[in-house]
Amino acid sequence: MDKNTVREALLDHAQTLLMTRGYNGFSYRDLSELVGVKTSSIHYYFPTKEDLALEAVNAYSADVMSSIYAIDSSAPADKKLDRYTKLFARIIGGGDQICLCGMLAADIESLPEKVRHAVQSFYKANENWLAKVLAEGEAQDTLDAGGKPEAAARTLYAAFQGSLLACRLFQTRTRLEEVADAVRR
Amino acid sequence: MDKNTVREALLDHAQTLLMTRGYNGFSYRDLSELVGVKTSSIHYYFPTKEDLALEAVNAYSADVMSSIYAIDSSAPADKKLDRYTKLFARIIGGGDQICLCGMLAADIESLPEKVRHAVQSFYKANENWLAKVLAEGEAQDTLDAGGKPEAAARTLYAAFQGSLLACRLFQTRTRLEEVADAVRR
DNA sequence: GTCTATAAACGGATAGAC
DNA sequence: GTCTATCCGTTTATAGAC
Repeated sequence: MDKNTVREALLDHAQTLLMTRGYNGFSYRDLSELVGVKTSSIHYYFPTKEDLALEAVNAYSADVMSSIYAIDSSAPADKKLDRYTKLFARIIGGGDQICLCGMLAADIESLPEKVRHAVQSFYKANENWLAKVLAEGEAQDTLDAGGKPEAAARTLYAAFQGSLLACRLFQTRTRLEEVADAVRR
Repeated sequence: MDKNTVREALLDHAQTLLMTRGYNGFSYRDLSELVGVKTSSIHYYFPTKEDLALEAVNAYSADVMSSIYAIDSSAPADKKLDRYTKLFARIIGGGDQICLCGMLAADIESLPEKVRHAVQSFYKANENWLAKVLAEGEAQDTLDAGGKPEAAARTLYAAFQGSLLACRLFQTRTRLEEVADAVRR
């Protein structure tokens, strides 16, 4: 089989496992059974589990951020927030997943500095994007940041991450929409 | 040594380990070294790791909820929220901890139904308390729930939980205060 | 590249002496 | 109650054949 296909399958399933069970909650064996290769083959592509985690978070980050940047920049701010909320809803998947970076933020004490920095970058990128949308929404009188857009964006992003945890815990999706409603004017 | 002292020391350090590393991120060996007993002694008090997790979350929940219910009920709503925020700040400890129930919400796919229910109860209790404070704050014109207090309370609590994750990730405490500021009028 | 085989440490858990 | 000793499956990781 093509080298890149196996590598991408590993990276893809690793992301799912991280989003479902967390860094300490899955093993190379779990991943090997999902992909259909032996654990030694995983080590060929990703020498250590930390390497795998770092590449997984980078792939996830690139994927999610490209979806966010694909949101029509000429749309009204409240519509952009709608689209953003739908992206978050997709993360939940079958109902057993949370954001990979939210999960790694919980597991951060088990992870090397490189992964922490990658997760921090993802947080910053989301918060910066939200800050712009909030500022725009205030100008258009459709969103209510209620203070400095940067601080409001950090709180809003925390609420999105926290709501993913709660959505999975209570097996519902409504809590995610309530977050977006909270800043709607 | 007195039986209850060892049992309580185990329960206490188990809570710290859960808040720092998560359910899959610590072992009986880690706990035994912290408390100064052998792992077999831990099994004497807590036959399985799931038993330990369940008792730890119940002890944590009773402890935190008693602190919340100790908040002066005759104080103005915005002062109650201040006190509540300070309780959350204490959870961070030395800077490497998050809420035990927020952590177990992340680890929920590794845990039995009993633990899920205990975590759900903790969430509900916090959300109910916050809903009352928000309703009161709206009447006193000091807080801005911006809609139904119940929905606003769920979003606010998600923001608190999410902000703990972010506070630890970025090694700061300011993000927690920003959450309370977001609902202040 | 992928496999088999294996190392070496760690995981939760138990039996039985004291 | 706490210990030593041990079981046995799992974990990450490596060596080397194909």
